[in-house]
Amino acid sequence: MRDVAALAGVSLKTVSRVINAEPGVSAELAARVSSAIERLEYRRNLQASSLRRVDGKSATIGVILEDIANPFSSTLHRAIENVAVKRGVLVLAGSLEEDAARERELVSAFASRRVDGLVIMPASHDHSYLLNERKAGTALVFVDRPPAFLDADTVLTDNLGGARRAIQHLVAHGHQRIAYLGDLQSIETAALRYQGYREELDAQHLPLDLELVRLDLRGTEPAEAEVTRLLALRSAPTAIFAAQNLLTIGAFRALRRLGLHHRVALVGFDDILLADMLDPGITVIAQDPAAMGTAAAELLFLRLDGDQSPTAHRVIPTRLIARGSGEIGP
Amino acid sequence: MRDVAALAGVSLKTVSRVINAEPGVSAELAARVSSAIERLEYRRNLQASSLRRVDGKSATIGVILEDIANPFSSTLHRAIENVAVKRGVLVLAGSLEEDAARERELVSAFASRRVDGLVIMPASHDHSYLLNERKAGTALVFVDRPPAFLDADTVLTDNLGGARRAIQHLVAHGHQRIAYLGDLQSIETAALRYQGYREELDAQHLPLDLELVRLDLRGTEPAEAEVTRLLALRSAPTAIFAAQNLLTIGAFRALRRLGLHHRVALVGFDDILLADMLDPGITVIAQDPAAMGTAAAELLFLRLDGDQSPTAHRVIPTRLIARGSGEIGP
DNA sequence: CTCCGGGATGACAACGTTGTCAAAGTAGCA
DNA sequence: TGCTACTTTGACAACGTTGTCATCCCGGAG
Repeated sequence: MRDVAALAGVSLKTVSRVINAEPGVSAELAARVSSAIERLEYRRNLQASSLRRVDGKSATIGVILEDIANPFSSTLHRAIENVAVKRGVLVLAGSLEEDAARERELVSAFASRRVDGLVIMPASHDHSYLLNERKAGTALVFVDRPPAFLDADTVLTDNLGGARRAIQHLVAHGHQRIAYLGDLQSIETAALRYQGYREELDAQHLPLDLELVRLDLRGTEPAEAEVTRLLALRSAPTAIFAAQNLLTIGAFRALRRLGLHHRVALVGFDDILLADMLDPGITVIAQDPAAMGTAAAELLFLRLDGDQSPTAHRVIPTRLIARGSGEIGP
Repeated sequence: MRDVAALAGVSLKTVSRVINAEPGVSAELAARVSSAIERLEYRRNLQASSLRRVDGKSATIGVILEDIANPFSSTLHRAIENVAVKRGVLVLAGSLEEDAARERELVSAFASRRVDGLVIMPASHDHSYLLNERKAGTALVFVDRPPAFLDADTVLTDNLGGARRAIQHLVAHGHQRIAYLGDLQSIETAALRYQGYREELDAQHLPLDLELVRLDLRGTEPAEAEVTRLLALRSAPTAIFAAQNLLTIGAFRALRRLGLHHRVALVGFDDILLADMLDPGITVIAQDPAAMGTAAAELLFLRLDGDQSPTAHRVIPTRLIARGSGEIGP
């Protein structure tokens, strides 16, 4: 910047004014400064800039996701980026892999870099530690899972309603013995889906048979093994509700291996790429990660723009996509 | 930091020394400072820190990808993050969607934030503008596609070899009329795969029939339409090589719709999730985006550690995964 | 002609941190 | 005891930028 000022024959402050498009600079000087900037390929140092600025904004936000490589997280990430781009804001991202300690590390690392806001898909179960960040002016939005011991803007999928919808659908096709496959109960979303399963069974006056319930499954292989076991039962289920992505794939693998994929119904929670090309196509309760990301980013920027209203809690609806596997009768 | 110094009853510099683990601080003072830091929940301002530091490192790198939501890009992103985490480095990411102007904008935005290094999957065809960044000390690594008019570290897939391997495989299964589906020829990787197709046909003493070649296809739908047309030809192909992810899916859809999925062979470039569960399973030339990301990050950090050796050009091999669709005879 | 108001411009301090260097204190040795 | 060598500590400037305020200049009014 010194060089630019020297080349244009003006003071540092005038260059600063031109860069920030402040009023009160004559057209002639502004032009001279601009051409000097171009000549020297000068690029302002945003770090120094935000250090001195009153608002201290860094035009950067942080996003903490379960795993930036999984389709759900990365679609959400992309939607946030799309909103941020329009404001010239850049996005820092990190994966936490269901690790509460890593969550705190990432928050700390982001805070050191003075991000303006954070979008968090939390793994921990106590977010009171974030109070300081908020006091320091960092905007906070939670996605996919709610915060604990902290009141903050939140964007969630309608897990309970989606799960109920799945069971309704299966019951409507005549099923009475519906198995449930669930992820770790410690994950809020998993617990809610299980709750939806039980509530809807109850609403349909069907008994809850714990023999058909398999919780705390991680990944395709345990799911595949459990489904194999379920179908060997004397009173085997006629339908399966897999409450997570990978569990759906595991269940499908098991059905295929046993040659039962046209006999036993399957509905999954969360959509799967290419699910329509399988035989049968997999019926799912689709989430809308893009809508979640967009909503989260919009809430965040509202706060950054000074919105002081009470915390918002958005629920993004799910959508049932019938492709065949869920429409098999008992 | 002032508050910490006051509470511990020491000077600013001593606090700085403790934070940076510089030697020459008595154990007693260090303990007092540490406890003050804890008490006040102090967090150093990395922006101010890197402003003053001699090396000016921000412990942040930038990653510019085609689309952070697509599986290839996001797997690569994640691999880079994994390497960065170990060094306490955070990752900024942006998508460019095949837009050369956006590429320059992103580079500029990253440069303003003084990232230490950049990993770029380029869309533009002239990277001489990056010379200034390099002169300013920013490390550069290109992934998936090589730079133009600039010499820099590069990590590429063996596109040519992979394409040749696909054709070899089909020829070995008796095919002589092999169609080619390709993405935009302006994309370096697409051009190389097409070159591989032609080279291997030549090596196998098979004629290049341009009627069987469809270039510049974007996405599943054009691919599906073109395959439908190809199979209606009087001398229709007995096998198809789809040189990109979405084109493979489009081709598969067409084959399924025409009921030819067990008659016409298909090999795709780049793996597809759930490809093994389809009927038939899709044979692919798999890339290894995780290995590419890891290699790119390692090269980047080598440069940041001061490595001055000549630019490195890594080629990540592909792997043929036979699942059925590529093993159908003519 | 003098005075006032307002716009353009620049000098200087400040943001939060680290590099430099000097001062103070301690131990060892003649 | 007096000197050196070393360790510990702190005062101060500097990083690149922007906020504050003073100065300068010009035109218009009295």
